[in-house]
Amino acid sequence: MAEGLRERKKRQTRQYISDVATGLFLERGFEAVTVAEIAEAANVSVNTVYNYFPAKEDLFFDRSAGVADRLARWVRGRDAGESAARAVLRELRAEVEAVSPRVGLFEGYDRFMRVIHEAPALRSRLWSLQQEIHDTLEAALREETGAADGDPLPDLMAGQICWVHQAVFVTIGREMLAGRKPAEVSREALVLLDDIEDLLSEKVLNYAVRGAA
Amino acid sequence: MAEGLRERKKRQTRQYISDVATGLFLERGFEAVTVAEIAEAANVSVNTVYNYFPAKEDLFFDRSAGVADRLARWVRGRDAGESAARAVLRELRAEVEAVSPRVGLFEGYDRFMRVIHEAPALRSRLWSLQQEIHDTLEAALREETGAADGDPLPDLMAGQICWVHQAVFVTIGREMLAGRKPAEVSREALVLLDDIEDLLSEKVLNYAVRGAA
DNA sequence: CTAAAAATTTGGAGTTGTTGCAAAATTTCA
DNA sequence: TGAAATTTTGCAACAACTCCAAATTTTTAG
Repeated sequence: MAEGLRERKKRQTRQYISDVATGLFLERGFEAVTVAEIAEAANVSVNTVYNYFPAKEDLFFDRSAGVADRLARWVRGRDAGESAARAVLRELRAEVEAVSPRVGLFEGYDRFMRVIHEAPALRSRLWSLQQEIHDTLEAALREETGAADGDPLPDLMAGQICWVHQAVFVTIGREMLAGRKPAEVSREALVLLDDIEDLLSEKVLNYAVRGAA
Repeated sequence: MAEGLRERKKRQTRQYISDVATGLFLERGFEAVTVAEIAEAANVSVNTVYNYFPAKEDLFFDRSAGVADRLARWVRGRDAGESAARAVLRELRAEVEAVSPRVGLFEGYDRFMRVIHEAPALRSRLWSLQQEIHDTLEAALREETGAADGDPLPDLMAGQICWVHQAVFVTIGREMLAGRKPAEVSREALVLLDDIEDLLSEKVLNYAVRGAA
């Protein structure tokens, strides 16, 4: 029990630093806030900040843990008789229809978007995240389909499915940044999802169907 | 006439600095070479380097000018009765079949790939380049099809076509990095191109067909 | 409860990319 | 040749990030 105390304190400091940082970023932009300022505002030394976060960007994206394997999880959890792509489309539609903050549909998301938009370092991180999403999805598809080692299909299919995901996210981000209301953007995204599904070939829509009856 | 002299000299210095830099990068890696070293090796001050190149990464990617609008150019130059996607597929096949250095099919490309692979800053630049390619292609598609302002299709189609391009490039890069011979990789890429075309829907393959008879 | 042990925080010095500015060197032009 | 424009350079500075050893705090053992 005595051990849990230090752990808890560490998590608290970490969280606090991250909160203070995001607050400052939202207020003044990513590049305009210096790590030294963050440290000072959090009553901590600069070195302590770097103890918890390997880089400045990690202070901003701390909340987005568990996003990297979202697509892979959705695919692994697809229904019987459902393909990988259709599972992702279904889950995406559910999130969008529910106006879920998990897909950026909440009042104030535009402030986050603005910070990202203006900071190349943060955009770079998002691309890196996309890469991770792709790789975990490809691995999942390989496992689920038992594809041979040299088979290029899991890679290509992961590419197509990630494209779906990305197209929705980019559109939501763009519209929210433009000041639209979450409910509006939700409706628009649902139409977009139909357009997107329309552009996918049967081969993609029927890949990795979970065998069952 | 007298004016051309200074211009020429500037281009020479610029080229020389870039050459020296890429040489060092290929030899020892991007991060291991410092800008100060490059300047010294090129008999120039650090400030002069920054006079010509806005950032260290630009020293490496100086050769890749004109890549950003390649897809847009291919689409604009498509044949009568040919769609945007098919034009890109045709041009890609031609480059791959010709074992063209423009698509990375040359002895020694693995050395470039290794440098990029090990330097996050350079990979980040490539993503940024992809974004540019996408945006110029989208603009071209909008112009060519005369799509309405709110039409999401040019964006989506650009996404699909860029995906084709990217999938080919990534595969070539991966295989070259693994030490394969250009001729081998060329053959493999042609098969991949067939796989890719197979995954595109008719809607994509028939978008932006150039009107003619 | 206290002292040693383990982990965390901190200060300080240093490296690198990058920018700004004014002086110096070079090129162009009258 | 000399003035004007331009390029190059040196210098100072800032910010992200790393390394290291000292100081502080927390845990644990006696």
